[in-house]
Amino acid sequence: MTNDEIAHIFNSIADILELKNDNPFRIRAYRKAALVMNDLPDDASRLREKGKLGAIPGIGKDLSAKIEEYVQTGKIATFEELKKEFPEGVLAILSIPGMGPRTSRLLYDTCGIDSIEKLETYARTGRLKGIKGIKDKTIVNILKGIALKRSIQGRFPLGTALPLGEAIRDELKGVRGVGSIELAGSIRRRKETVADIDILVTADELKPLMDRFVQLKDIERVLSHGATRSSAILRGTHIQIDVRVVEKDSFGAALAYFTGSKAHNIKLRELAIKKGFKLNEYGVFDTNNDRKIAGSSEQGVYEALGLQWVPPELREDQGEIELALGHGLPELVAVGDIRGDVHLHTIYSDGNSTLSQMARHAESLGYRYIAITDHSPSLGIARGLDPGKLRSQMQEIDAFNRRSRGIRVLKGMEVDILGDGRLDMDAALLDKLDIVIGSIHSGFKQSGEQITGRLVKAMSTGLVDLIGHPSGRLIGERDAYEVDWGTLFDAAKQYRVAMEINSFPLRLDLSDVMIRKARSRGLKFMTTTDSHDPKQMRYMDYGVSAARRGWLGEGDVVNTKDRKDFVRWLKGDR
DNA sequence: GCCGTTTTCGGCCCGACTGTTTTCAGTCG
Repeated sequence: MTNDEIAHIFNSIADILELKNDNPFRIRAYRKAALVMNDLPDDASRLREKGKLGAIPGIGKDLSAKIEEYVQTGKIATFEELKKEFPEGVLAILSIPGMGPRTSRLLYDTCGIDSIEKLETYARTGRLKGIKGIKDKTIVNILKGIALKRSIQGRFPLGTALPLGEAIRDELKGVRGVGSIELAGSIRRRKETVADIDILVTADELKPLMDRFVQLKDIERVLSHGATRSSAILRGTHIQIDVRVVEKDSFGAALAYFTGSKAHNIKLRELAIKKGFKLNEYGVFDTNNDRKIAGSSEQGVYEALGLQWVPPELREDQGEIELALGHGLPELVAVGDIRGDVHLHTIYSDGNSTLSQMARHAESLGYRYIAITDHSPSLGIARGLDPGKLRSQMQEIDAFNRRSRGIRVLKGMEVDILGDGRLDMDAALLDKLDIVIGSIHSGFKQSGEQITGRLVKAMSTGLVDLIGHPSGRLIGERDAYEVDWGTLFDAAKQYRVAMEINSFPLRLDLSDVMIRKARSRGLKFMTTTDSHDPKQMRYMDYGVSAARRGWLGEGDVVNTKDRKDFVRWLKGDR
């Protein structure tokens, strides 16, 4: 993706400018622009064609020219020049926790340290001693930082971090004097990957809580241990976890503050200043007399600023504050709105439970219907169903429904979209099913044109109701295949095919950003779990979170309909 | 470098923790 490359360059420019001790606001502008680029649903080259580069907030005249330059030439001259000023290794040193621009620059200037390896050697052999401001403790911390960087590479999937955070939160709940306790940060915003876990607490006594936290058996190493804030690294995953204690009457302000995002917070504070207030993690204060106006509840903080309370999933400075000012935020879909899980596997293919086990579990979760959608034959590894097995499964479903007084089971298939765009099952048989999910499971390396062609051809048959995991990505493991999303979404609109929001934590496919893009074209969605086991059905939370991050309401998600209307939709009333 | 319903110039978010200081700078979130 060009956008990622540009974001990376902008961040590198910011790094170099920091080393040069350049104007901090200029540096911030580059950092902000990098964030904006990462969240853009459209490729920069496409935006450039449409002449829309200048319209992106945070990207002004200068930076849009640099983006343009990159799209045309593959390079940004300013960056090429700046790169000459410092060896690449100095930038790598900046990425070590605890190593900022000041120290990195100092060591480069005084000792010529220009790589992490060299830094490590100097630290180990005592050659850093005697440099102004560097004593034994600093040297130990530099070595710790290097080790930490090597152990924690990158971000963690929400599906990994959320359960860990919930477990720690629940352990701390029991500590003497603990009042409110909440997960904050990007976990609360349900971002698909998170860098760390933030926990916010109110407590009558500080010491027992912090002491308990740093002694938890899951803690591998303590990074800091203060009265109101402590940080540690979790065993196994090496994910960082921060615990902060605040006063009861500041809990709401602190929760807002630590939930972020950074861009959302900055906008809130700017709004506060315009109103003659000051906003920090302790509350909203009147600048004239320092009187506290709000702080105990998050709701109160937003109200004091003249805003509607903003659901955490929307807090990315993507227009939510402007809408909250006019109390015009959309009503988001909630997990309780979902009436049926319509992408499930059984022992007929690669699932490990029977259809009645899946149905009974779905019933216990409160669903009104499910769809059994096992694989088609070409997916040999998943023991895909041939026509004969599909027919016998259909009979078993009829039998189940005759017996069942509660939940209804719909007949379906997750049919492979083959390399040439044909569907991997007889059309006549697919036509008898209630729901057909068309998915790509092979030929990931085809060109964007080919993949897009396959998907469009599959939709044009009129047999497919839903495109399964439309991008094919596995978070942190496999990139999305190349797709021309504009063409795909236009075709989906034309053939009235819905997009899946696959809740499997490693997939989350479509992603929040693409959901927003698809929604803007008027597409419909289904949130599903793709469960191969009853236990996996609880993943629906993740898909609904992605839907909320994509600004979807109940009306955008087809499987919020009751059974009759859902089936009516499937039969063509769309 | 961006941005503007008081501004096209002059602003630009705020505090905790650590380590080195002896009143503060650097880093982080």
